[in-house]
Amino acid sequence: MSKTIDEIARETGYSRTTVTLVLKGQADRYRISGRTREIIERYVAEHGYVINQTARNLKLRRSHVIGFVVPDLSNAFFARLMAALEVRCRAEGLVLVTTSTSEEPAIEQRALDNLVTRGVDGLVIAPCCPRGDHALPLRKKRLPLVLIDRVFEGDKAIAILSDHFDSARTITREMIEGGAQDIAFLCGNPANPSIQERIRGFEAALAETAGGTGKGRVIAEGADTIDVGIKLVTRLFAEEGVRPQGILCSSLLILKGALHAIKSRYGRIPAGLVIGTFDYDAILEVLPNTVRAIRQDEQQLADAVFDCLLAQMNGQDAGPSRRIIPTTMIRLGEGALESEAPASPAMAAGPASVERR
Amino acid sequence: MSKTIDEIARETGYSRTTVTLVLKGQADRYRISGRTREIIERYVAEHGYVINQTARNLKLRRSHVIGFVVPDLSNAFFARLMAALEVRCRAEGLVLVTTSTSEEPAIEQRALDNLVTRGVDGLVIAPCCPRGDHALPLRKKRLPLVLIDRVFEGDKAIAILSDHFDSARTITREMIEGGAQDIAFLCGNPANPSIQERIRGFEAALAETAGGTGKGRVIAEGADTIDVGIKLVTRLFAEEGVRPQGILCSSLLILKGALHAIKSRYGRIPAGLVIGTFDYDAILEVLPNTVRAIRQDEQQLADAVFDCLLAQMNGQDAGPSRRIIPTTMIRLGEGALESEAPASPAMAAGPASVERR
DNA sequence: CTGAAAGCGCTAACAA
DNA sequence: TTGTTAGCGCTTTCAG
Repeated sequence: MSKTIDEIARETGYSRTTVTLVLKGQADRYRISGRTREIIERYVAEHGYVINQTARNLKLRRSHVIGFVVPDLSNAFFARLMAALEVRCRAEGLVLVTTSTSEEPAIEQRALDNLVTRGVDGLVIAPCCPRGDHALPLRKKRLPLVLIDRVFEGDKAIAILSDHFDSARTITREMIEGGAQDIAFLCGNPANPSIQERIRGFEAALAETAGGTGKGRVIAEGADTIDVGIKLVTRLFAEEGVRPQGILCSSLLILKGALHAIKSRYGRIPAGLVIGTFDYDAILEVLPNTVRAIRQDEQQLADAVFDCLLAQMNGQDAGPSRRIIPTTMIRLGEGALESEAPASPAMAAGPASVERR
Repeated sequence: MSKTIDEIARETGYSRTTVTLVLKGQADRYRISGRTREIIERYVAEHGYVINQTARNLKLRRSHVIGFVVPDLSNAFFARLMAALEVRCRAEGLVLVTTSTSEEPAIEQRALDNLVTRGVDGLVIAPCCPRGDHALPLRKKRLPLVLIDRVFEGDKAIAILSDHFDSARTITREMIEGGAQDIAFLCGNPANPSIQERIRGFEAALAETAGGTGKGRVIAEGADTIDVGIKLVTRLFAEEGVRPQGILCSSLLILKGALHAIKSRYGRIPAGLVIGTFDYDAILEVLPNTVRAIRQDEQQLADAVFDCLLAQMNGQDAGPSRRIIPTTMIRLGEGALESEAPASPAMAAGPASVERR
């Protein structure tokens, strides 16, 4: 157990102030005598001293802690976001405390309460539900707050978002141009407003296709998990009509589930299938297929979040209430896209009845 | 800004104790009069009260916080570990604070200092370097501590580890049985003691092969990143002699890099290549290859860590100083393994000079 | 150059 | 059934 300032003072015979001064390296500024200083330093070197931040925080009413609440840290997007935020925080002498809520409103609620009672200096939330009553204590405290990635209807707080609508529109368009005349958009977590934006973008792209050559359908349900991905493909197979030539997945997890299901059905992934997905992972490169992936710019998102937070903490203008960050399109299997689209559907028709145009 | 207990007491005309009692729901036990209670509750309902944990912690010398220090949270293994730990913590009324150190000893050091000065009640560390001097303050504080996943030579603290040696031996053996007579073990981060264990296991498996039919080489360097994976394959290609029939990768990142490099060399992943890797990701299933993956049991690891931590916090026996948790082998493309091994090397020889046995 | 004192918000005796 | 008191360890005036 290391000593407290009081103990050091008592045991060296100096006062609290003197000890504090040398401990803080301000001995010079206040011209503490070299001897005093040396005695204290020697004592500390021997017995050790670690500052008690709890006491300090209580006194200063500042914790130097930023709270970060995410729905799911095993989602690589949030993990990267966290990493980027942490770097910024560290540079500013702040500590980032992250909690993962498993997309559970109740847990989110408790996490927020917890952070607030611990006196965080700022809060960044990727919410899993609309903020209800628990917004009140935040408001009262005028706690710096920024929302990231998702914003539910009616929420007034400042939010930093990727351009979900436009990403979806662009990727859909590219898939169509690449020969996928019929695309199934497989969505987990349709309650998520960002997913809803993507669905709107998907539909916009279809509507814009000259002559309505692009066909599409949205299959959405449940959570954002591999199992749901499997289920969505099962539902797709159960549908009447032709198999789509492209699948667009709302996340990597959904994609993984979908590919799993497709492979166990066909024994392999049909080479002509055009694959689109939100979130990028390097392993996608091993697929022989044409792949388009939307990658969010976690670095820029984190920077924007942090700048905004810092501004609030310093009482400055925090900027507009919505800030949209562009995404990047990753293109794999480029060649496939440049050649003419295959005339036949990418997936052979299953046992279900088949129509051909 | 919500009220403090003192303010509530003053403004309702009751004392601190009375207010505290009703705030804690102990009104009944101490038989606070219904009227008193109602007045206070009404006041709180109107003005709000959130307990100041900082003050509480200072008084009680207990923070209900567990610190978790990891080298890299974007590594899914650590992310899952964190999630599992968090669940256990929450159930016990504890908060898990995680910091990611990017495998940097200096950052790890600071993170530890930070957590200690903030008065965490316990610490779990997946260290990126041997613990040096900074072990001292911990020791002095007798802070509950458990090491996870890695333990450097000479470290006396309690550690929970996966069975890295045995995993490596088993997976290597299976790869050999599956027809990969010549295996390259591509390793990132060879300074990591767990990786060293794996290398030992790999070599043990080779040595055990009847008649020394299994050949192998270890190519190791740098960090655990995709780029290093690419580099390792480049080094492999630069070597004289036959191409290996199997590659074993020390992590998913290395695998991703390796596959990327192989694909850009051959335009595809040779179907006969036997792939082994530590860490599992569902997307591996889409590979047509024979794949063996070692998956660590994050759940069990987290449970063991937490139990051990709790025991220490309660002053009980914390168990043995090393605890080994078994891993699971994931087998994909089983069929390929059952058929006879192809006679020719999986990868065609590159431009480099070629030997054949 | 050094010391004394007040107080951050809470808890936990102890009194009344 | 309610009130009083003494700190937890630190920072920050204000006085010597």
